[in-house]
Amino acid sequence: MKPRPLARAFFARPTLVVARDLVGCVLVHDTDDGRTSGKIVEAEAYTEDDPGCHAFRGKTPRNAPMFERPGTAYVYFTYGMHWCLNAVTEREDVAGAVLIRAVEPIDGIELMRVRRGAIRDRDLARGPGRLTQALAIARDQNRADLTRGSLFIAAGERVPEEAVAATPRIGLGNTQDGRRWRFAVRGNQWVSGGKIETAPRKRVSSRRS
DNA sequence: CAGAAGATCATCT
DNA sequence: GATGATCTTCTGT
Repeated sequence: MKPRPLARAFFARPTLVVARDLVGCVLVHDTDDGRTSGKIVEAEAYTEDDPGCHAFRGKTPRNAPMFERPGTAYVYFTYGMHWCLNAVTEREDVAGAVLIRAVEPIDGIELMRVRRGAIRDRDLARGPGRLTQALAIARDQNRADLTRGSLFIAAGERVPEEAVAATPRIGLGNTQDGRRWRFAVRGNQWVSGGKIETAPRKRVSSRRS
């Protein structure tokens, strides 16, 4: 079936909700070389009250796309060699975005292999820097409209709550302490190797011998 | 204008 | 688990 782009209203919601709902959706990029696509299996929310958010200290030339209309792509360069893709959320003039952290390859796996070189298939798009290379997403896609055009996000099957591993920050509920929220498909082999923070195991007995 | 840090990844021990 | 690659962006002077 033909992937159908999400409506702008999907992105015009609270960042945490969008991040949760993006898991299971399909990221598609059409280029002259063909189509590559993958199911989003991991996403991370960045809100303006989060010190780890690029827009925490206001608008700059780099993070300006985060303030634009929801559904905009925010693509930035990091560590001297990697591109990362975000989907802008909230409403215009309110910074918010969801980092796409990993996708499970669907279309164009051969093309991904060419772009990624000699590596295990499992690593084709497992990680924010890897998936942009696999789908050929870079500077040119900054500010792309993800609701239409050659780079878009399509609806997918909703991933059940039990399969989604949220990132319960230690203490619960907000991002004030600098932690981000990550949503991933629990047990999925295509999620990134990045650490997924989990709440500390409840200590039944604090006694140690 | 210098310096540091970075929403990472591949490779090595 | 540790480290180097590589360069943009932001901050402070």
